[in-house]
Amino acid sequence: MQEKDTNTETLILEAAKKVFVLKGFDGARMQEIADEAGINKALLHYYFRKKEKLFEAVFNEAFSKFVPKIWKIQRSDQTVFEKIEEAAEQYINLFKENPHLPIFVLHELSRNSEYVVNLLQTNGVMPPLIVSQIQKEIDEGKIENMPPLQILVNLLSMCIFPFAARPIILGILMNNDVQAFDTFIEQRKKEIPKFIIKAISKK
Amino acid sequence: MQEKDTNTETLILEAAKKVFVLKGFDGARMQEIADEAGINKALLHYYFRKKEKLFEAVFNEAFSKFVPKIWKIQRSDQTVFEKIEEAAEQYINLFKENPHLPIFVLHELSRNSEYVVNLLQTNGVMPPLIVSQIQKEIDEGKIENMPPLQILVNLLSMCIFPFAARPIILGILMNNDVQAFDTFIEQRKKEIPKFIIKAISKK
DNA sequence: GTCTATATTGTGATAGAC
DNA sequence: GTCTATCACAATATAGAC
Repeated sequence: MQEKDTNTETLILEAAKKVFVLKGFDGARMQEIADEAGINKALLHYYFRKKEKLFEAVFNEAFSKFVPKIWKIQRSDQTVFEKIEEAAEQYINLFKENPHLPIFVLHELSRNSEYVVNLLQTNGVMPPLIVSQIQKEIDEGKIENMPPLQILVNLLSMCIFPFAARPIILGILMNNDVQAFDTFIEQRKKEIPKFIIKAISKK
Repeated sequence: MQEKDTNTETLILEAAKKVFVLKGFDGARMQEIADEAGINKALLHYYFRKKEKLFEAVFNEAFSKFVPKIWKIQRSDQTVFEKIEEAAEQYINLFKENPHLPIFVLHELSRNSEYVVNLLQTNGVMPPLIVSQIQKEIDEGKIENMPPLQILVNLLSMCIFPFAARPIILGILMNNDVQAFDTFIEQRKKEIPKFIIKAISKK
């Protein structure tokens, strides 16, 4: 109930985020955003000149919440195994709070791939250090010899995909039992690291 | 160059598929589909009454190409290990030919989740037999004891996600080197089964 | 800053000639 | 079946009062 929380610009951004993330840019309606914010369309254009501008504000925030958090993995004095455990936990927690974020970001990026390059630079996203750390531990004989990038993408895949595919998994595998899905996701916090670590450990 | 290949309805469906898959339902324009097919908008409405009808035709085909193929894994006299190897190869080949299919299907499903249920029934998709087969091999002591569903979702994640996340992977990890991405994907045909089999094998 | 009313454009859909 | 022309409405955007 602070002033900052109820000023109009914040209200609009919150409403826009909700609608854009759910419907995508093309599916979102300015009217719906206005309704969601409890104001009228004209005000949207007063604060943000165009739909594109409003979208960019939302997307940039979503993107900078999504991608960099995924890239910047914790303290660098941890081993690869420890980082994998912590990453899985962190990512799944993030997506539990924002279950529609993955499909939103992925869809909008596929709609405008070149846009990515700008955003990456703006948000200072760079190739993750974990790749070279994995390579180092391979060289030291601590990890099975396999391409580090494959390992990283496997980790990201297993953490993110289930949220993007939620309707299918829920519909086909779980007879629309939402509780079952939540349990399944919670279980993955431990299962994913266990799975990966077993796969990359030396026999 | 057969008659069937150049009749108008087929032309329209091919054009619509191209546009819908790339832009999504909301982003697709009837005008663009008409242009792509080399005809005019009126003809679209002559063959398919509404945009929705045209979309359904396209989506049903995409969905019935996508999901059931993923569910119906090969000959049932194979072991789980063999099936995993064959599945990874088949899925990745499918997505290499239709790289935008995953994000298209996932996005449209998130836009209209309940629609899934109908399609599943129409296309006769059911919980995959592999789940019970995995459980059986666990009971027989051939596979590490872990939830079969987690294994299945891991397989699907690793095969599908890289295509959905192509812009990010390409932009961040590969400096937009398309060749590198293709090599990476090709590599996964062997790496994914190796990874999974190691993870689920008894020590 | 916020509203109502309105302009402007985009887009799905139809009418009707050929 | 295929086209041109046009309608009808939805959606973004702006004007102008308060």
